[in-house]
Amino acid sequence: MTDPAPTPDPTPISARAQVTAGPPYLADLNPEQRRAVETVDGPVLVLAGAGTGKTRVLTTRIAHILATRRAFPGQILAVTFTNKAAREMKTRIGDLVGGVVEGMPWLGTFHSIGARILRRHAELVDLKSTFTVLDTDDQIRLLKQLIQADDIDEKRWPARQLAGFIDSWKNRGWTPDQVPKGEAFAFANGKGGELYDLYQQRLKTLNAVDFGDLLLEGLRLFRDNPDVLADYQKRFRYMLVDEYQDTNVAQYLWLRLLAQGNPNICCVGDDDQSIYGWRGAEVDNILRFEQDFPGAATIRLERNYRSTANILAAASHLISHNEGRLGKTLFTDVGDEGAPVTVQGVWDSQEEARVVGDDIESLQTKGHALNDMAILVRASFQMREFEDRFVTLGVNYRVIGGPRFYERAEIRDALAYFRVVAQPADDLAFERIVNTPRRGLGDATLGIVHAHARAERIPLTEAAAAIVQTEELKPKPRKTIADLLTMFDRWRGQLETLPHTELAETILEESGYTEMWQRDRSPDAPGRLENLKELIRSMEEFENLGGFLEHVSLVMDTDSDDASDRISIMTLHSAKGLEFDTVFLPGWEEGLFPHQRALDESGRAGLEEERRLAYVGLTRARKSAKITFASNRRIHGLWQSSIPSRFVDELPADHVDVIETSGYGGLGGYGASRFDRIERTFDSAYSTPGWQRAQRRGEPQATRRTAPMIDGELVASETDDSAGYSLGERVFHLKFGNGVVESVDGNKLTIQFDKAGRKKVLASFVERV
DNA sequence: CTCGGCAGAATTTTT
DNA sequence: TTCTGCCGAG
Repeated sequence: MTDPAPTPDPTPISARAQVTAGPPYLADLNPEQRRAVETVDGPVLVLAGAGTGKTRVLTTRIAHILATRRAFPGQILAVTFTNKAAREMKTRIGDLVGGVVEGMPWLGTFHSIGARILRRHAELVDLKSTFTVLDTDDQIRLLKQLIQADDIDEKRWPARQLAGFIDSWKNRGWTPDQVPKGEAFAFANGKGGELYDLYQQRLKTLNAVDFGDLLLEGLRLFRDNPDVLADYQKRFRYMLVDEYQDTNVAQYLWLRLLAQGNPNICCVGDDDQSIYGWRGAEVDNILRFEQDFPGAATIRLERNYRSTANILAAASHLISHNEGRLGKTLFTDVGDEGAPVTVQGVWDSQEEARVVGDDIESLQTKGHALNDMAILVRASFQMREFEDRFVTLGVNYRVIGGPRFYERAEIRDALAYFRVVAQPADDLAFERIVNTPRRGLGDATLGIVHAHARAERIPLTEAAAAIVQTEELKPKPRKTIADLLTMFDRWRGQLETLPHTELAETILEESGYTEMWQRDRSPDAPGRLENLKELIRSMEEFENLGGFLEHVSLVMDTDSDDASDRISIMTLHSAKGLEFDTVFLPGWEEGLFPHQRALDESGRAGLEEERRLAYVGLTRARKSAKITFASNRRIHGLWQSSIPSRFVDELPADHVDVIETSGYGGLGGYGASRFDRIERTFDSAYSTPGWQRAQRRGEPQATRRTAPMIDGELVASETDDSAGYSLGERVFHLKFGNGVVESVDGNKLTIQFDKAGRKKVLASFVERV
């Protein structure tokens, strides 16, 4: 970047020193961070490794733009992926600038900013500005209707799958007419494309959009209305994008259109932390940045402020097994290299939970807070075992992720009532509550209303209103519907007169919804009533019902401000962006992590994404990371034996400790007793394609592998593990019983068990009969 | 219209 | 194994 021609500086030397030192908010930045903040003009890509102060750079950069008066708050576009990230940025900018940032109206998630723009120009994309944002559930229900109407076998072609296709098309920026033939054919023998088109039409009549539309329709808006686009291009003098590696094609196109106005776009991301490929994220966006934005400056942030040297070394070495990276190497100056990453093999998932539980208790007695620890699992089914164990031990825990507040049935019902009041054309909401609580309005009655609505192309509420004027319905349902409509009319009339929280309460009371749960004798009914109260309480911070509904559809996260000391349990995906002193990483087994499905469906790309997930997991740890793997795990109710994850092999031996577990009765297992690392003699032979192929095929002549290896070195070696077993030999396994050895591959045996079928097990877990 | 039984699936998740 | 969603009977 070239500086403007220097002008003579009249400031006295003494003061100039301060000028070079810069404003106070720049003072604590390291040189790279500072460059990332100060390179404000032109495209900039900041490759920010885990724990290198990414958010800090982003927020300071905004503060810098404001402080140097390059732009007003309203001229900066700053997009994030999650509401949490947006919120954090807001508060941190506030801290930097001092006081509240009055209006950074364009700091938010892609979706909320997309919605904001769409509402302003709704009529240009055939919508009214009151449009509803449908969530996945509504989306699927709508698609189901379309599939049924088209006489397609729902069993073979589930709505859920179509929703997936449509989502991915939207992620790629395709409107119905842009979907390639081959793609459209993937669903229901070619019906996919039509259904997408039909779906979009239905959305328009419902005055609704789905999440994908918030961007795709925005894209269409910009393309079809150059004046509107030009307006925003002019408005946004500086653009900042967080987590750029997670952007999909639609988001990329959207950004690129806006950036055509001026090139002051700064994208921050880390290709090594791209873990959302399965939902449309394109790592390519970040890899291609320099081509996309000519003259881009690339700045690497590699100085890590979070983790110990051991943890960084383990993570870096692991991720170096990926190809096609932009390449970063994290380092730290902190002298103390900390404890090595530990790897421990256990018998089964229960023992895994036990071992982790014991660790936690001993850390606790040493004064560590539970809040500083987390368990990061690959799949949520793994959580249960830990929860069970913690309940028995009396360890407080919290599960992060999982079913969210706004996804609960009672909340969705209540919201559906509000939606019908605020937006009469919202058929999906109407259908949801028309017979909740039970009013005796079933398919028969609804069918008639539906038919009329379809024939006249009007919303259900309108159709219902017309029908009650006729003799078409039997007296009873006719009166019920009439009464319901009267109630809705009354509530709509109160929109202006009653405060929205009171109106909400009134609606739930008068509709009989609250009563329905009061009468319910099931154990969770009181909790549901409590949730409804909470819902009303949370409405208070909004100005009106519309504002609240927008919040609910776009800001589906509820931050529980729970201050108590608890260990967190969550998936690796939801751990991104967080950090803990101690991180437990259970379930590092082939098939689970890397997940078999990722390998089957996405091959090498899938494996690399899994590896990045492992990298994300490790880099969450500040002081200590503890990996475990189990030899047996129950999946879908069946016991499966498993072998350690290849990621264990990919850790650098020098920074890892293998922990021995005593006590599976003489069955030498992983980590049992043998700590000695055998001198590496085969060196990189284990990572060659040939070896890997051999491993896959189980070729017997492949280098015999007798114990888990870390980075090609044998650890915990039970050198004799497989030595004695030969084909056809009868063996006994604690969990699977008796069986016959079918093949031998290093320490892995394939055994045909008499009862349990064919399994791959470790030689150390079987005995000769 | 409602309830019970059975088949089939069961990563990752934000908005 | 456990949950969900669909279909048939009452």
